[in-house]
Amino acid sequence: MYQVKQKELSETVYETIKEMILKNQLSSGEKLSQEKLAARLGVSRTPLLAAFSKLEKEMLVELVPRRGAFVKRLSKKEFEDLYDLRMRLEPLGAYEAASRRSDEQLAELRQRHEEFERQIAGTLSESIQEADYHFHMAIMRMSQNELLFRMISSFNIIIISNLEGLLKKPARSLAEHMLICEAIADKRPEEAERHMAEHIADAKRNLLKLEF
Amino acid sequence: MYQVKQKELSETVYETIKEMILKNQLSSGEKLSQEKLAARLGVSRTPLLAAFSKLEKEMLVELVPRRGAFVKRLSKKEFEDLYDLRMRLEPLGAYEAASRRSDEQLAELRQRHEEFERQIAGTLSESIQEADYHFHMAIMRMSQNELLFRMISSFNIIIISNLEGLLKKPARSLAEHMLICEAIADKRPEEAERHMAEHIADAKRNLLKLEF
DNA sequence: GACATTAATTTTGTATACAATATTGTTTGA
DNA sequence: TCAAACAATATTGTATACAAAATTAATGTC
Repeated sequence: MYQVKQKELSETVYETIKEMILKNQLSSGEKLSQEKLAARLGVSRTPLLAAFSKLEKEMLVELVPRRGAFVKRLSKKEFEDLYDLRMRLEPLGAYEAASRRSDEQLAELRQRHEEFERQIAGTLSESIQEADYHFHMAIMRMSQNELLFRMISSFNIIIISNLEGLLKKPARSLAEHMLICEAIADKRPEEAERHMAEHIADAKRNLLKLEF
Repeated sequence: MYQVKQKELSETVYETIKEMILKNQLSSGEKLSQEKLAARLGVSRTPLLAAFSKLEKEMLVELVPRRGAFVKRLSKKEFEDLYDLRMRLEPLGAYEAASRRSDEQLAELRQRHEEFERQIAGTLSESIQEADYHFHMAIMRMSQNELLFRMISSFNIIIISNLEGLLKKPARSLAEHMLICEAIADKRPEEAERHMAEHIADAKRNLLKLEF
């Protein structure tokens, strides 16, 4: 029997604040007053505490004792460092995905790939980014390395990477995704790893051209 | 003026529980009753909540809604996955350390190295592991990739890696540390990266021989 | 005696209360 | 006018209270 686990209020609060930060509805450095936020979300201050604690671990807020919680956003250097991490972590994920994937997982990945293709036909950057997110996360899940998956989820690595908008032409991304996809389909780990590494390295090169 | 930040109770509680788990004073799967733990530590249940929340992010406890908090320990597969991650993350750290290190940081690393050498003269496995931890963390700090450092700290990657005891003869570790150290001293990133990768790959090979 | 059902107890999740600390505003003196 | 000192206000951190849910114990039925 499958038990649908009942969600705690604090979990909902956490997700809400996270979304507010990631969708730029809260500006960088802004103070998150417990009382005001609690009132705004219609909850007491208690569930906020757990939420703040989680968000601090994710580097989305900074908790200063006796001062409060503040919205944190990455500097350019931190962005570059983030990409250096991606360049190590995601190729591992791709490698393991190609080694350990099931057929069902491959089917899902192909669906994600097609969804990405559909989205780039449109021009809504946000939808494209979301499709890209799902494509990458599907591979990380396929790797069956739970730790890797949690690390990437927990630090919002892919979401934050995309926060500065599209770094390359979607058509190019699509072509690169295709290479990764096929290497995973054919169970060729080294190839999958290499294509993923190149995919991200290319994005980082474009990031460096950007100024912010 | 430097402001000494006053530590919160919840922070102390978090550290205490973490230590209890990592030092095997709490067995795997054991339930962490809020009331009992609170009484034992002489605090209310409130600071426990924040602590639990942090520990869950670190994968040291599992939080099941409406059921409670449970001590989590890694399975053998998770250990192997952890090593796969180390094999990606620490070489990056070593690479960046060799690129960006300051002279002060190098001096510190050499001290850590000597401390390790002193400890392996003795036989206290715990002290050796601690010295090893400090050596590796010094390199990660040297990399000046804050994200990388926080990731490795946050998931207790090195501490947990060492939890199963020494995986190789300390003298061998020392020799490998020396190679890494010198590559960083000479600012040869590729070499530092390669030596670190081999250092960890070797440990993983020994892990695979182990049964647990 | 084993199982299902219900009642009692325990434990969690959230709200609220209160003391300690930080922030803001006001007054006073140079 | 400006800065320092103090008072007033607001905010945080922790403890406690209470309702909802889960666990355990007790009871009854087959």
